[in-house]
Amino acid sequence: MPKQVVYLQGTMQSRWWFGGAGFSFADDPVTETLSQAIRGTGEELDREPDAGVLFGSLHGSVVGLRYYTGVVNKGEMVSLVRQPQNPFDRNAVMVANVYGSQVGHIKRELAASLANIMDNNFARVEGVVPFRVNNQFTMPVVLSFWGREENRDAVVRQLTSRGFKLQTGPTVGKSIMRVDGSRDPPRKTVLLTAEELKNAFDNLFENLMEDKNGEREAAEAVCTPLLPHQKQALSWMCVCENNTALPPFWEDKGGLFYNTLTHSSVRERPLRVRGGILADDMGLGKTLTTIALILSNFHHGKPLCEPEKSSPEPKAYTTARKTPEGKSGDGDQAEASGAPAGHSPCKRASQAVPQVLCVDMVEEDGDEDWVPEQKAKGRPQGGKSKATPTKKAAKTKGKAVSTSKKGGAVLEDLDFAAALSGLTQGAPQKKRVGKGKSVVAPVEASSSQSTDDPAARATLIICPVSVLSNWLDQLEQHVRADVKLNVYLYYGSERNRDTHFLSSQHVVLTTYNVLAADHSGSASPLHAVSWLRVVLDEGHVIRNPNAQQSKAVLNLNTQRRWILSGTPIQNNLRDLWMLVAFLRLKPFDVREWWNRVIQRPVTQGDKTGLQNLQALVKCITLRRTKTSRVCGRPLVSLPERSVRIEEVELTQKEREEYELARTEGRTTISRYVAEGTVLRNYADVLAILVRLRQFCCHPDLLGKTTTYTGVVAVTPAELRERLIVKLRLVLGTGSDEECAVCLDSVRLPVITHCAHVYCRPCIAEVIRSEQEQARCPLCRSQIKASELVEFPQEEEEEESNLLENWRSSSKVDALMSSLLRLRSEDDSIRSLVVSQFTRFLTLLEIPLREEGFKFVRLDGTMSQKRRAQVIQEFQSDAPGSPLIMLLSLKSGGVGINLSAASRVFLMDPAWNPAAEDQCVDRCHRLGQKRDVVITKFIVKGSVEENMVKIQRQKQDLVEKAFGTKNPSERKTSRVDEIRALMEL
DNA sequence: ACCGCCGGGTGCC
DNA sequence: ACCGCCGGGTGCC
Repeated sequence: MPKQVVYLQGTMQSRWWFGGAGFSFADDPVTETLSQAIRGTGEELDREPDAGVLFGSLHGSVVGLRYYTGVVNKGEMVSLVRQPQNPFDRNAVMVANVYGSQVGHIKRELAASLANIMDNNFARVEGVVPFRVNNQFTMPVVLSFWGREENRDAVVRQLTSRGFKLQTGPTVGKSIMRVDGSRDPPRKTVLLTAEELKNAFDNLFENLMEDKNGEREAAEAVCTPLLPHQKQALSWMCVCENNTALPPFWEDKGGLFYNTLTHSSVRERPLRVRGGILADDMGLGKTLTTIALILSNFHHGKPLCEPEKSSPEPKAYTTARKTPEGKSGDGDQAEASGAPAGHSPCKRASQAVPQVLCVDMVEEDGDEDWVPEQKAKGRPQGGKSKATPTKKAAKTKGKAVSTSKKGGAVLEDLDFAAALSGLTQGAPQKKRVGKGKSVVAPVEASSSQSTDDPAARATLIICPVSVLSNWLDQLEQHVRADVKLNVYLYYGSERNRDTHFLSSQHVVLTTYNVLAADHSGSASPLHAVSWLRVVLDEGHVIRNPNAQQSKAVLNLNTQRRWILSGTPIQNNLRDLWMLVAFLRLKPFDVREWWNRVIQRPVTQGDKTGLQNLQALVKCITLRRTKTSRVCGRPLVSLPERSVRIEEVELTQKEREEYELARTEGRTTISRYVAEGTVLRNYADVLAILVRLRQFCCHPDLLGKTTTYTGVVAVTPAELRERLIVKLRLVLGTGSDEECAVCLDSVRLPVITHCAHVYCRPCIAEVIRSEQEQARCPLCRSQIKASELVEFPQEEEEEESNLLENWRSSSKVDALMSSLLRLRSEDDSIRSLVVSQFTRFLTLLEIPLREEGFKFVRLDGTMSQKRRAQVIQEFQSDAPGSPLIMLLSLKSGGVGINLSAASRVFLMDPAWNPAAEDQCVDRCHRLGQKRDVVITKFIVKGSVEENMVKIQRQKQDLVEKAFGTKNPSERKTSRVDEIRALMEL
């Protein structure tokens, strides 16, 4: 009978589309965006797949084992998958092992109950096989039920109605029956406090710098000398690529490989893809290190494209270009260590039309112009696996390949060797399994390990558009001119889609967008190439598993995989899953195992879970920060950086207006406090706070429509008006509001009547699929398509009105006098002027122009192309280039380099100090020659002062959106913060 | 004999 | 499955 393989991931994901941050490390007390704030109120936790409570567990049985090949060890986790289409029973619940192979079904009567629970999403049901019974037909399974407290009753009722009794107790399901029927002593789960958890998580990526494998020099082809920490990284990366150590939590049990967390076994060595996460802080040279890796660690640790000293004769290149100096090559051969004509042509061609850096179409004797040694060696594959060039590195998920050599002897010493079903040869399973009880391993024959394709030689680098040019520049800058490195920029409509051509490159550079676009069509060229290595630059951008680009990246065919990212986790432990999946770290590339083994335990404060997470991260990640030290010395020495706070006094008139707004806000909020409805009216509260913060910057920032008071809206028109005001507040701060459905920045924003902001297409899809029952993903209020409010086409006159009736403010004056003083002292110093309010930046343009400052502006609304232009203009040292950049706090994301600036003016305090740091880091980085001075403007006696106070307290006060803290406590402290802010 | 009992056939959902 | 269940054969002890 053909085995039915059901891939688990898809089924699970559909239930998990909720955004939200179950394990949010967002950092601010009164979070700076609406949806974050409301997400943080605790309600969302229960809808999280990784949160929820354990209702209890139940012993059941798995039947029909003999029809399937999936095998299970004692103690192994299994997954339960609904099969509504099953022709024999629409309630069918299939049981699969860690590898996705079907083991059997849940017995009919129990399945009826489970189907009801699962289909209604009352609980997630997880299975563990506690022990094995010596028979071919059934095995026991302990089912545990996890869900929201409010669904507990429904689950218990459903089970009871069919005569099943849910057992509860702290260690239910944790103690595991031995084969002989005795029980392991129940393992006590050690819970961590929220604080311990927070610290542990903060440090997750820290201290991942111990000298993992010494240092390694780059190949000669790299002309930039590596700094010590870069040599260390290179060494570590080479080791990751070359060694065949088991992934974490796997043990070699004499020929079988056993996973200590899921208790599953495979016969074939589970190799993780060679690679990992290089998570160094920005500015430490991840790009250079990666270039060094590409050139230094080709097949068998040999360098790629050495300067061709040994190459006997120059070849004729079909598209040889002129060298930058204009020589055609013939002349400088001798001196340039025998570099043949055209060996440096690609350099520099990049600047103008970065279409093709260096096209080398020479296909004959391909290997030869790579590493000569390659040929002599033949094609051994590290001795571990046979090279089967014809066999693609296809994953045959869950396919049971029977290779029962030397099984018995080995198995004797495994205590889980009780046999269950034979892995008999061939597909059509023999009906009866011999009386002789051919004891076969409870092992899954693993997916056939992809054997290395020796023909794979190209490295594919995928990056955001904004850093494309950076890669081209750096490749040019760091690779010796006499080394002929073929780099192809796979970008633009004219890109060469020929797979042979792509395969024959040394490096192919493309963007996530191009990759995703190709992937969505048929026959994506990039997916047809067998790559040696794929590098994801700013790899955290694939954190959303539903995004097209993420899917496209997962489907690439490659031997080695790298993620470069300064911020591998942004808010949430969930961000890490995609990275782990990309690295194919078995078995966590399947979401269920990640959730069960890592995410849920960690989120719920289980110490063992955290230790496992730490071990896992440690073995795939290298991270150093700018403050890390190697042998007692800092990695890089940057100029000093100092922060000073400049207090701003409001004028008499401003003060009066401010106090008016503040009193009004206080009245409203104190009413909410008294009623205990602060959190229910959170959007209002935030709106009041944002208005006060805006007022501190400039009284006109509020705009005329933001003057409503928190009176309950009566008419639909009023409601609409209020919603638009809120929407404007959310979007107008310039912060990058995240849509809880797609987890990306909001596109085409709409606001629901419950005041949550989503992308229109995202929320429309929710409403379409849930119809009448549609509820807001964030607060579960009823939502209707007709009640979505769009951002009205901005009344342009208001904007121009604002500018025409220009007036200054105390804070604007403070800035301007600083800038003027600075210019008079030293007119070569460049400054960043940073605000969270893009409208404030607009206001600032006026006095800047008046005083004759040349400035540029960078904010979230600009296209990538425009951004790149602006950055280049600002960074340029050409005469007449701008002295000032107006920058919105969160724009541009990480990675942009503004090292031309050495002064930073932070116009308004951010809730999130990390956002400020990140912003400052854009100029305080490698390449910065001057000391960096940061000025924070704080209006005296205002909400801003209180924000700073709370920020400081917050540095060490923890709790917040941590799964461990109980929601009511969290709500209390949140309310306290608001009271502190408003001095109530 | 409209039962009980025996023993063979059979077996997930 | 060394079970349960079904249905045919059988029938005092």
